[in-house]
Amino acid sequence: MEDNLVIVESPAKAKTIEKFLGKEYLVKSSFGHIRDLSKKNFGIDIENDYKPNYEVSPDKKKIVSDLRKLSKNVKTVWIASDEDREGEAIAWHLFEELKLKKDNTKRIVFHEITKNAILNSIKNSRDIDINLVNAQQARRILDRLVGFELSPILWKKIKPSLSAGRVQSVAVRLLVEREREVVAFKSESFYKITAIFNVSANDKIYEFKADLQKRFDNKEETLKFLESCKSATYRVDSVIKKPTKKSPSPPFTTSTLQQEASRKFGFSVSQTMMVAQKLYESGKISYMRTDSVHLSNFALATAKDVIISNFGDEYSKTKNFKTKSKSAQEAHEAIRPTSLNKMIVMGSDAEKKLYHLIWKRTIASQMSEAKFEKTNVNIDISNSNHKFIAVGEVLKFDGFLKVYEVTNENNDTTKTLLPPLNENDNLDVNAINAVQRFTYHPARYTEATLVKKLEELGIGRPSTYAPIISTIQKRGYVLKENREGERREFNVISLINNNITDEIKTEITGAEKSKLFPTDIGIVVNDFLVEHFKNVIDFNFTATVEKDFDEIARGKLVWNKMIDKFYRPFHKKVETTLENSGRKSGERKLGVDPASGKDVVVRIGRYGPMAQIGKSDDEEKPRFAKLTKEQHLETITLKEALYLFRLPRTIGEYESKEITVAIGRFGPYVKHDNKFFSLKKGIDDPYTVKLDRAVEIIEDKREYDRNKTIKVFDKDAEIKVLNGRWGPYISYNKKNYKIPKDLEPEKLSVDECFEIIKKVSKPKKVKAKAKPKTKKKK
DNA sequence: CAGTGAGCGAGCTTCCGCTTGACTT
Repeated sequence: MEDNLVIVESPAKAKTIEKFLGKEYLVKSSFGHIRDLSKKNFGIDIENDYKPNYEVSPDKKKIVSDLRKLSKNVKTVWIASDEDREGEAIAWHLFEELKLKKDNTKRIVFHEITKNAILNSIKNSRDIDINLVNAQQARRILDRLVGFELSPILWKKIKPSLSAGRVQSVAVRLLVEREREVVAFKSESFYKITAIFNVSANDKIYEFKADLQKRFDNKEETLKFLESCKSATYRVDSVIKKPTKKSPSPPFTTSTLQQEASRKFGFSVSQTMMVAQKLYESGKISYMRTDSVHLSNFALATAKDVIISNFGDEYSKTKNFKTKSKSAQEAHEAIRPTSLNKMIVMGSDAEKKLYHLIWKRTIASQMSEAKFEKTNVNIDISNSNHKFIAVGEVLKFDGFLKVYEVTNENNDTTKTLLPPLNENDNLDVNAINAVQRFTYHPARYTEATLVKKLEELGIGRPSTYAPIISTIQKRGYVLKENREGERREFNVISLINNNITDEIKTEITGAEKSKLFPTDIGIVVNDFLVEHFKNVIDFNFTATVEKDFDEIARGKLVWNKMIDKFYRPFHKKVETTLENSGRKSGERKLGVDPASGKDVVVRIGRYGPMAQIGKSDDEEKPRFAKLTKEQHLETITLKEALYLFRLPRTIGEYESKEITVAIGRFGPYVKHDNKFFSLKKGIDDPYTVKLDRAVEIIEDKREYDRNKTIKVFDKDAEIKVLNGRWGPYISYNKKNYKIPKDLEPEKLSVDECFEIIKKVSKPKKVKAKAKPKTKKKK
């Protein structure tokens, strides 16, 4: 029997710590929070000073009862949850729920999983910090009040099942506002002038490029300038050399890891987290949900060894970074390999890639700066006040760049090696090119850049970045999409051999890959919230309440007073909004339908954005059509909307039955003899598809169904042997049963099928009893 | 899996932050 029980948050952490502590310590995990506010009545007694009503979460019941039993049999319980607000609350919930005693319960904290750090923490145990716990309770209760009061307003005023919250609603707002900037952006063109010069030195001729300082707004000015260049001479006015340096970035936090994995590998935020979780569970990296850039002394020392032995003394520069972000709670280390001398690990491709990236970033952070020599050359034009400027950059010492390439975001300027140039050198011009360029709208967010922005605003935590991105997509506020670019013409004017040429070229512009686009619902919900709850949707709301939470943590502010101060005016606003505000559907009148003379409007309907001809109180029923994925309430035109009403369309007859085409809940389809056949995505267009193609689709589906059916029985039509994605199975009363591998599906009899159904369904029922709460599906 | 958008009404949806399993019809 062990004397000591240590409780940490993560099972992987428990395993590691157990090794350090030896036999008299039993180390267990709480798997995060063990209880939460009840869902009934908000889980908050608002009349009674906001007294919270906590319930053990269903999936934590067993963990809690196991821990309770273990805690009864040991001398001392050490609660080692993280040293931050949430961790302190977990400690307190454990203390309460396990019914621990004050005299044999000790609270310990450590920031790094090293033997020294843990032994040290045991020597320096303390009590649970109730002020910090109260700060967490205030955070939790505020989020519940905001989320559970705002969401129902949306159900009533816009659409059921929608949601709003302190974090997600701001994320959506960022996307909506950015999208509006993009749509409103008016691109302007200008001419960028680049000269290619020749200079002779050491009996050789060198070629180099220089950009004109001035950009011309229009073609006339550009032509005028090029014309003047015909008679111009060029002379080096000044050569200025100066040393520059580039420093390595700090080691990874959750958000910077997500950004780099997105940029370098195209990983989604959740993909990065899943791979990192695998690496963490197999002990290859430190904890992956962290906002800290701190490295343990152990890590610093190993990094130094690795760098010196692989690259030499001059590459090592040991330093510990300080976390800039104000919201950081510093409970963990930065994300780093557990063994820095392992450059690569075994595992899936994604695991190998991500690990190596983490290794490189950690090692690079402990390496010296890269040194450059930068050269600026000003070139005079004999008959003009404008100047050409050539910029050269020579790497003098690679430093950290030896392991970590920095992806350059604006490779606009051509930084290269320049030939030897001296003041007053005369230059021959080879060519001068004027290329028409266009100003570009602000970039749409990717998952990773949205996380970066949220982190800057102090909104969300490392453990929630991935779930936030998934929530706003699940609610239908946001779509992650690719957009094809458009062809655009641009003008290139060149001066070569004193001869001006003028040509038009084309390029693809505006293509987007994996960008976040707000949907119509997202826009309507956002506008509603901004109109009525500006303070909660404010980008600084979180920062403001965080200040209060800090005051509570320092014992300077009473938590339920703080909540009350927020809640009173907030709740009043909720009530007046419920009472006074009308339904919001984003309705927009586009014009009049020439055929019927009735109004054409677009709005959000029960099933999403739609167009409508006529009103519901008209004698004739209004006509409805669903907007396509590419169409938006704010931008759709009357012509585009009318086009939608060309469906449903009758395109002919087959087997003496009508064939019609329309768009339904699951996309475009062909209907024949009361059966539905989906059109092929990206191939068939419901507005143009012809009869022979429709027949082909129908025949294809029939062929597919024939192959799907292996066997049917006369005895019982309900029972079928079918071929599915995972091999042959039996379908009976709309339920499916797998056929054991050793049986031949073609030879099964009805009785044998029932045999299988009995066998396969039995163990499931046993499981169902052990787990009485199965998920309800609509 | 399937085309809806009128209306009634019951019953449900929802927050943020901490952690990992489930289980492949």
